[in-house]
Amino acid sequence: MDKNLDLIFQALGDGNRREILRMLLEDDMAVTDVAEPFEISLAAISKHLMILSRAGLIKQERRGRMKWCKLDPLGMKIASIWMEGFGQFENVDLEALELFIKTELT
Amino acid sequence: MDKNLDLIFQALGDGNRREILRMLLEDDMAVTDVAEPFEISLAAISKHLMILSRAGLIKQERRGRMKWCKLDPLGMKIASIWMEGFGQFENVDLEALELFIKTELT
DNA sequence: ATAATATTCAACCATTTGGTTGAGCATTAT
DNA sequence: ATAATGCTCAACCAAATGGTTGAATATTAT
Repeated sequence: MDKNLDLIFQALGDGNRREILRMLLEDDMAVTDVAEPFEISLAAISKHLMILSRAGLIKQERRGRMKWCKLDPLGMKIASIWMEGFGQFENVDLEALELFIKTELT
Repeated sequence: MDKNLDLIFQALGDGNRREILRMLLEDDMAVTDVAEPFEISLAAISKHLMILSRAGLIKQERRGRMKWCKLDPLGMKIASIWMEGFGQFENVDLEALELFIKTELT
């Protein structure tokens, strides 16, 4: 479980990988499409996706010759559970949080 | 701000550093005391503390010949704010959270 | 059958990381 | 004044990281 946290936080510690996650938030994508906005090689992106995958931050599913990438909430959840122990809420903007919940619960 | 996230997540991506944070959750400590339960050198611990400090996860204050280390909530907060965008709340117990906020806002 | 597309593999490279040791500085105790 | 304590610095090392390129594999299109 501790090794998981290593993999998760290390994976999150790279701007390109965080950007990939942000992109996948909008939609599932094939590897080539993930790579498109970046200036680094496709092989490099492929490696980043492997790292995200092993951290439990994304899932990859091969369909035909494409490999679809989608967010996997598990990794982020494990990380945030660990972080909860550090007073995540004690200094949070409670008004903003309340507003969020009201709008979110409709 | 994005560089901050690099520093924070990279800092969290090491088990020894997370253990240091866990220790500081219980009490502020001097560098030597932080190092005591670990098997690595004092210099190594000193480096880890520097990394945590630059990530905004701890603060260090020199008093006499000791340097006191305490948690700094800022780094963790920045990280959790970034993570909020990834559905951190979508599986959370919203009722419990709402109750928490009501009681907390008095 | 051949060519194009989608992705990974393998070998390589420079830089960073996490560790070591020994010396160096302040500060406090004797 | 001298010694001990608390911590950092500097130089070094092995391993990991993030990138490259070129070849390999598998699938789909012509």
